[in-house]
Formats: sequence, C-alpha cells, structure tokens
Amino acid sequence: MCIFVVMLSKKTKYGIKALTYLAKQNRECPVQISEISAQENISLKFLERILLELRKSGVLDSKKGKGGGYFLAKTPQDIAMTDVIRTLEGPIAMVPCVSLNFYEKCDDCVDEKTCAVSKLMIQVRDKTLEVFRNTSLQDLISFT
Amino acid sequence: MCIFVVMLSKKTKYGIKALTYLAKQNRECPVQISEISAQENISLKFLERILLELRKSGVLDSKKGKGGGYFLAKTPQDIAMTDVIRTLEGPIAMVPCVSLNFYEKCDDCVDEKTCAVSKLMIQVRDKTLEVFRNTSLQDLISFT
DNA sequence: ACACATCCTACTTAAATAGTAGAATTCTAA
DNA sequence: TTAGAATTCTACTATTTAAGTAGGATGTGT
Repeated sequence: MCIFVVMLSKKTKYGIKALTYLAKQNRECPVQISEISAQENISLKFLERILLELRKSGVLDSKKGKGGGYFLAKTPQDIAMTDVIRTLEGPIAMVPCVSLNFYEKCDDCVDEKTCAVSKLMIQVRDKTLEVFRNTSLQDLISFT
Repeated sequence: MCIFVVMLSKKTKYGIKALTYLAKQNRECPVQISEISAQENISLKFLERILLELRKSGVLDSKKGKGGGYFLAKTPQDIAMTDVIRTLEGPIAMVPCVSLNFYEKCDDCVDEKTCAVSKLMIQVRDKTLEVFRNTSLQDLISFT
C-alpha cells in the first residue's frame, strides 16, 4: 500500500542531500558548490540557487572568492528539519486552510468549522511536524 | 510555523467533501452530482469524474437514469481514508524511493542505504499512513 | 590585475493539475 | 414506446508549478 500525499520537491530533497554532505565533512574549509554538485549528482545551477536560499535563512553560511564556498552556520545538532523544509518548500500547492502561518480560506469551503478535510489534514500536519521537529541534521547522518 | 510537505490535490479534497456530504444524508435514495456540486461549491464536470473514479474503486455505487445518483457502497465506518486517497491521488509527484508499492530508484541517489532523505521520509510516510488508516468516513462526520 | 567563487535576475521547458465539451449510454416513469 | 433524467466516457484545453538554464554582477584572496 502506498500513499503519495507525502511528497518533497526535488529542491528540498537536493537541499537535504547537500546539507548532509556538508555535515559529513570534518574539514574546516568551505566546500564549493561544484564539488557537492558532482558528488551528489545535482545540477550545478539549480543547487546554486538552493544553497543561496539556505544561506539567507541562516542554515548555511558562505565565503566568496578563492578558497570560498559553503559551510554550516550551526552545528548539525542545531539544524532541525523544520528549518530546512520551511525554507525550501514554498507556500505553494499545500492545503491552505490547514496552514498555521500561511493560512488561507478555501474558496470552496462552506463551513470551515465542520470541514472534514481540515480535520483530517490537521492531524497529518501535526504528526509530520513532530517528525521534522525531532530530526536534526545530526540524526540524519548518524542513524543507520 | 507551517510545513507544506503534506498536501492534497483539489481532486482528493473534493472527493472527501463529496463523500462526507453523502455520509451525512440519512436518505435511502441516491444523490445527484448536481446537488453535491451546488452544495459543496465544486465544478460539476470535475466532480463527475471524481465520483466516477470512486465508484470504480468500490467506495461509491451509482444508479443511472431518473431518480438515479450516487450513494455509498459501504457504511461510513467501513470506508477508511486510505481507500479514498489511494484512489484519487495518483503515483505522480511523490518521492518514489519512499514508496512501498510504486518504488523507484532516485536517479540522483548515490547510495540508497545511507540516503538521508529516504530515512526521513519513511518516518513521515508511516505516521501519515497511520492517520489515514485509523480515520474512517464516520470519524470525519462525527468528531467535532 | 586576475582568477575564482558566490550572488542575482530573468528566462525556458516540461509536466501535472484543474477544468471543459460534448456525445453515448442506461434507466425510469408516464 | 418514448421522453427525459441521470450517469458514463473520451478527448481536449488552460493554468499553474516545478525544474532547470543562461549570463552577467559582485566580492575576495593572491
């Protein structure tokens, strides 16, 4: 049996992979986009944009010029999946009436308080949030 | 805070709404598409296709001609959300490497066994499945 | 100055969702 | 048996989103 409701965009997927790659490095020096791109099979230009977003949201930090590149802004323990996913997944294509921060009334919804869909999806949202909140980057690279 | 990873297509959303509408009826007689469409603000032709799919998968049954329409094929207690969602959500746009039945290797994945994304999403998938499996149509219309 | 690497904006392409059109089929009731 | 009411079915169109690309601007170390 298989449910497809749980999905990640490739953008977020690539973002997580890049972060784990960085977390596994024990080096002090920054890592270039080109290296991550090659090692993880991700389009260089696409990855460029993804890492930029992660830097802007404070998950990553970067250094320009020769010897520059990207590195984690915090320790892997302090980066929760919520941070990553909230940054890379946009408010697009969700069920808006179930969102806490980006709430929007469904245009077809007659009576929200008795809306069955919202009741259902709130439960799913909470369970999902729990997983993301309790999983750090460190967890991802350590547990087998 | 808001996570968008959990999403439903409008198709599934409309499907659930239509089913709850039917479940709330105490009537014996079938309900016409046009009535559901009007009451729940759903495009008639789109709803037509949705209900047809639900009939083919055995959730709904129908009667043609005068006095015809749609009605539940089982009691609301016996219709689990997994039935509905599995019918209406296609195998499209998921994370294929996390799927049980429609499994597919990610083309970018270097080493699947240590893939961080898959580890994360398997957890989310299981939590989500749990909710859908444990929620029947009856639950949706009864709990406030 | 020069090479290197991130930064940034705008564009293109491909795919999926959402919705529409119109006719065929089936059933009921008068 | 005929008219009308309803589902059924196929194919098409439009809209939106994700995914990926191009090319130059900006900053940095040697």
